[in-house]
Amino acid sequence: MTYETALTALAEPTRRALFERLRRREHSVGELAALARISQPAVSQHLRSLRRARLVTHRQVGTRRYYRADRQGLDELRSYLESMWDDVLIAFAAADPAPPKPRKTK
Amino acid sequence: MTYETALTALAEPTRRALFERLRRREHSVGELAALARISQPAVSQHLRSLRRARLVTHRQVGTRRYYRADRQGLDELRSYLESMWDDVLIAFAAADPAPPKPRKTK
DNA sequence: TGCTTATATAAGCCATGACTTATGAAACGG
DNA sequence: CCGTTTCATAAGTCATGGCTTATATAAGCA
Repeated sequence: MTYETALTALAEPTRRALFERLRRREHSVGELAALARISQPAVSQHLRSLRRARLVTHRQVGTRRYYRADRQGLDELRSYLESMWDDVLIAFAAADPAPPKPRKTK
Repeated sequence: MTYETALTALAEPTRRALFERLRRREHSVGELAALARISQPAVSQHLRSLRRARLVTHRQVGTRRYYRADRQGLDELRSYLESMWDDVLIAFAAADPAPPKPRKTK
């Protein structure tokens, strides 16, 4: 059920940009806020959303919190898409041989 | 670049429900509108969004339009997530051996 | 203990987008 | 042709959510 949260989290462009920045290495909130063009609170709000989706985790060092990408949310999203993909393939295989015929208006 | 459109298209619950219904077999707009609890125009608007994201295609039979899932948009989204996944794994492998140390406040 | 730094939360504003009803456009049937 | 069916588009309403500024929390340092 987390894949829904992950989908909506990654759909937002600014939030996706944050996540893409975290996918390689961890960043503190301040670093992220400095790079993005939005305020620090806005960044924190996005991070909360990403946290809930299990797309990021953080660890605390002094007053700073270092965020990094988390596999969980990404993996749930991935497996959701896999199942969609499989169904679509099966549907194609089943439908192609015999395309449905026009029907009379009831 | 289409993966962005696909993400925002699938993020919306009603639209995702429509797509999930189409993943197995095709449906006419009327069928979809009858099953969903929203008006037919609302369904058409969602279908337009899914079309732009290459998540569905349609064929016309008389006055009806039968929609089915399309592989393109789904595949673009899938490969986007794959690349994210790969980066995250690499970052984990690189970071785990030597977790960054606390730094003094500048 | 107070001052500073770093981040989170609160409250309010405003644009986006998901819905509605009304209408237009196309194809079929009589 | 003309009415009916099916779908798309238009226009307008309203809620959601992403942003802002202001403030709370909390840790380090003198």
